[in-house]
Parts: sequence; structure tokens; C-alpha cells
Amino acid sequence: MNAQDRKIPTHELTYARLRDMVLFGHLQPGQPVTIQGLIGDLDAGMTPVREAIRRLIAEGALTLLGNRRVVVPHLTPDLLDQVAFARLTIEPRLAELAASRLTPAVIARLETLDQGVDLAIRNGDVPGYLAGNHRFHFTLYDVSDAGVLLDMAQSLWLRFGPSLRVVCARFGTESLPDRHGEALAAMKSGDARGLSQAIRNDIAQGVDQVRAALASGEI
Amino acid sequence: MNAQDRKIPTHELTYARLRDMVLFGHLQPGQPVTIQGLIGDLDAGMTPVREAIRRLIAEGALTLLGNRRVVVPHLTPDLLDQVAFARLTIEPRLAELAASRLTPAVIARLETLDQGVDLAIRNGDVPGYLAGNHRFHFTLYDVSDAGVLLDMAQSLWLRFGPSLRVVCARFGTESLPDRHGEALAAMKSGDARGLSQAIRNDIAQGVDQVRAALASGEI
DNA sequence: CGCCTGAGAATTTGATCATATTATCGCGTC
DNA sequence: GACGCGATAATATGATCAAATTCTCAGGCG
Repeated sequence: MNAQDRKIPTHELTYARLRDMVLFGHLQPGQPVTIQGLIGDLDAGMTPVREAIRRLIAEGALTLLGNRRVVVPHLTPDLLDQVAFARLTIEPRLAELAASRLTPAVIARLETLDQGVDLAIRNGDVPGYLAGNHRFHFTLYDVSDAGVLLDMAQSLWLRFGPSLRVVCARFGTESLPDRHGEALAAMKSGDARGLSQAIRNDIAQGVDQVRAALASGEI
Repeated sequence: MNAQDRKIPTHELTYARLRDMVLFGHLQPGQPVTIQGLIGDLDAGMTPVREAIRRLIAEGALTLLGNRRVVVPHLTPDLLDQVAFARLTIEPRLAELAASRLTPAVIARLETLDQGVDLAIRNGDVPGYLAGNHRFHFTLYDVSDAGVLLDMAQSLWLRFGPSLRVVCARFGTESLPDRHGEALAAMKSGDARGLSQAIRNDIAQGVDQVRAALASGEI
């Protein structure tokens, strides 16, 4: 336990925890994020918490209001369009770059992850779905070894996460996209273009889900 | 003077100054960035400097080495490809979105800025060119009112900036792209598609410039 | 008579700094 | 060439100051 605590600095740990809270919907859009509150919740000092918050602001996960107050941002239709456009160009590209580097071991791992996602959907396990879906996508993207695009994708997911959570909580998991099957099939046949297209479809479906919810004023 | 100092917090000022140092090449790729050095150079306390550095790391402008040392990252051909791909999708889109919102006043302002860029090129004024070129692009992009894409573009320029500076210093400004004329013409005729294409050409030319320098091992 | 409004105090929260602690690097020695 | 020692720089804490919000209470209006 000490071995890990020594290597990973506190601000890194704090960042990771706070990021996951945003990403997996433990914080709702509009909810204020205070330094002092986080000091208590995350059991960290002031400096690590401040740095974690600043970092997440830079990544778009949090918004700094003019009054130097920090909140989880609401996703408006306008912002969603921008996120959708960016995700639909960046992530298929990541998948395409990953395609030529995929090993059978990674594909097997992705298949296992996808089974976990399916299970979560059937069980109505929203946190499990969100975490599993994220891991599926980023396990794939990681293979691309494209740090710049990876950072951009992470940032986009951070903007997308809280609202997706709200949609899930509202409509359940049964209506959620799972186009991962197509993606896995393309991986096995070494079809980079097909994989890219499958990822594109998956994203488009998720975006449409959120867009519909937004349009109907559900969030 | 106090009126401004009151409104803008120190960490914000420090961030802006450090960002400009990266963006306009006052820091060279590979150069280490230390907190203590910046405390002296920027005349700020430790906390604001720390936050500025963390923020720029999150934006990709600086890289945190494993040894908790911070440097201005080198642009490798591989990274350049990623930056180029992202810039070539994000920025033309920003231009396209801006097109329908352009007012004659903004176009006039952009024309003035472009003349400044031309002048800087003729005079071999590298810092002037870099600053002017940046202002031209982001004055246009700002009109789009697309915060998400704007943030992404800023981040991409931060990754691109230091290397562009090195190329300029090496080859002078005479070989620099100035496709702004095409862009301005498209703006005046209200041709969103044409504007988007002009921006795309401008970016492609700049990227090719850096790519060539990279390939010949000049940086 | 009750309610709304606004000024001011109190509390909460953020910003900055000074300081202690800890890890890393460079140098000298074995 | 490896190991330990000193210097240096980063991490993390707590204290202090400043700003903003909220709460309260008094006064005026309906």
C-alpha cells in the first residue's frame, strides 16, 4: 500500500478521483464544486484539490464562473453539437490508428469488457455501464499510441459524461447503444475502415440519445 | 492600474504570460520549466505559478516528465501528424461557424490584422508574425461562439507554437504562409465554404513547413 | 398587519503566501 | 562504475487575507 502511495503523488490521485466523479456522474450538471467541500470528501489537502480542480477546468470538465465559483457545466444543445462534431472526427480516427496495432490479446480483452457492458445494461447497472463503456473505448484508443488525440478524446468524454449519466438515470440502460459487436467483428477481420465506422455509429447513437433528452427538456 | 489588478487574479495573469511565452516561442522545445525560475521571471508567488504550469500541462503546452520535471515538449513527426489532423478538422469548422456571424466591422478588423502580418513578414519580424497570425485566426474563431472547439484549437496551437517559432528562426519569415487574402475574399462574399477551405489551405501550408523542417532534422 | 426590499454583518469560500517535508540530481569518493 | 552525501527543487500543509454570498433585521409600502 505504501509502495503505491509513494509513487503516485497526492494531487494525481486527487485528480483521478475527482475526474471519475465527473466522468461517471457522481456530480450532476450545475452542481457547485467547492475546494473546502472536496478537502473533506476526498480527504486531501488544499493544494492538491486546487490543482485537480484547475486541471479539470482546463480540460473542460468543470467551469469557472465569473464569481470564482466552480460548477459542473450544463450541456446545451449548442455545446452538444460541438462535442458531437469533435468526437465524430477524433474517435473514429483513434480507432483507425489503433486497428493496425491490435493484437489478439487486446481484442480478447475488449471482448471481455464488452460482455461486462452487456451485463450492466441487462442489469440496469448505470455506473457499471458508464465505467465499462469508458474502459472499452479507451482500451481501444490507447492502442493507437496517439497521445494528442487521446487527450482530446478524454476531454470530450469529460464534457459528455455528466449529461449521459442523467439520461441513463432517467431512461434506464435498456435504450443504450451497444454497437461494440460491430466494432469487435471489424477488429477480428482486420478491417480498419469498418472499425472506424462502427465507432462512429456507436458515438452517433449515444449523441442522439442525449440530444433527444436535451430537446425534450429532460435535462 | 489597480482597477485591472483587482479584477484579474494573479494566477490568471501568470497563466496568460506563461502561455504566451510558449505560444510565441520565448521558450524553446526541450527547455526545462522550473517553478522557482518562473517565480523570479514572472514575479509571482509559488501557488499561482504552480497552477499556471498545471493548467498548461493539461492543455498540452507543457509536459510533465516522470521525474516531476516540466519541459516544453518536442514535436515529433508522429505528434505533428496528430496535431495536423485535428487542426485541419477543428479550425475550418470554426471558420465555417464564424462565417454566418461575421460583421463588416470584424472583417475590417481582420483586414487590419492581416496587413500587420504582411508587414511583419516583409520585415522579418518573427515575434510580430507569430502574434499577428495568432490574433488573426482567433479573432475569426472567436466569432463562432463555439467554446468547446475554441478550447481545442487553443490547445493545438500551444502544441504547435514552439516548433513553428524554431522554423521561423531558422528559415526566416519570407517562406511563411499567408493565405489570409483568400480567407478575407471569402468573408466579403459571404462564402462560408470558401472561407473554411481557405483556412484549411493556410493550416496545411504551415503544417507542411514544419513537417519539412522536422523531416530534414532541422529541429 | 403582513410582506417585500435593501443595507449591513456574519459566514463561507477562494487566493496567496510562508514553511516544512520529501524526493531527485549532481558530485565526489571508494 | 557504484554508492552515498549534499544541494536543489517539487510537494503538501496550514495560516492569513480578501471577496462573495447569505442571513438578518429594520424600514417602508401595499
